[in-house]
Amino acid sequence: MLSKKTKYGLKALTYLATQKGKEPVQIAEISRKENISQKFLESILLTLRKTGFLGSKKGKGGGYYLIKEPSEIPMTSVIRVLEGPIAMVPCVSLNFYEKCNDCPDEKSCAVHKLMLQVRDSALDVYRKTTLADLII
Amino acid sequence: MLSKKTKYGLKALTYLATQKGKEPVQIAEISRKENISQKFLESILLTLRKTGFLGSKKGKGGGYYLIKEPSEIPMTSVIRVLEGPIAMVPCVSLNFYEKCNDCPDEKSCAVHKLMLQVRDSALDVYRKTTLADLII
DNA sequence: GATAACTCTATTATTTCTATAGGATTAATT
DNA sequence: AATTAATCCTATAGAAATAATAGAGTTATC
Repeated sequence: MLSKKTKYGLKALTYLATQKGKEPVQIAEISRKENISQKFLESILLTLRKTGFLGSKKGKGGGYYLIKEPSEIPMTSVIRVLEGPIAMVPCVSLNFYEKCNDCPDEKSCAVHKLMLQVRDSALDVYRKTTLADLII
Repeated sequence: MLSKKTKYGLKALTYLATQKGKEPVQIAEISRKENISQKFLESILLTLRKTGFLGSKKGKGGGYYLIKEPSEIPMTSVIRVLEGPIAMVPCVSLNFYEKCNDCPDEKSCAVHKLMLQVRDSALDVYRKTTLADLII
């Protein structure tokens, strides 16, 4: 299941991408328009700023804005920051690899074999999709 | 993330699929060979029996066995029984559809659009893979 | 009748996710 | 300088899902 964090983060990013200028947009506005708890959204936007997707301006008239062009923001990086690994098991993860402690040999593991294919298929989608592609 | 239930279930199914005959295999044996807590495995195998994947024989010399040929067991049905929906959000699920309450219109939802593609790509993999393909 | 196996329900433990609280900091406006 | 409007940050509570355990019950074989 996709976490609410990722879902809300994607919605917020898309909302910012639809804004014409680079004027800061307030959390309250995004929260209202996208039906997201403001406090929760606050922490998500903070994460997105710290990981280089968003810029922010403090004080009156402040808010958040996209740093890059939507077409320069691939889903692979958004998902990895918000959701974590794209793979469904750590032993097939490219960026979050971990060995299974219950499995003596990955090469002969059925779960490994299946999940490798599932990861690759998801990766295909995320790699070819940017934030620009999500705007409708 | 794939739940341990699904992971263990897949391993158990694969183990049974590698057994030559249709002789019942005891929980204890699968548990030992695949490093799975026996009690936890017990409940998983019970689920797989109730959903028509396994047969069981009680009493001495009893155990679990596959009812169908491994090549007749598609991953779509295994995953749906053990893990639940293949989709990452209910609003793009074929078998477990639910409307999002925070989203007024699916057609204009970025998350919906992206997750539809991810679901389809995973579905491709699961549909073309049977238990027989997991045996190495 | 003894033993070995599955069956079933209930419960606990653990983890993760979601959301909230509350104050600190910053910047624009008056 | 004071006020106001906004982000920043840490901590933590609450809820839900997952994982695992316990223990008694049932069935079949020998």
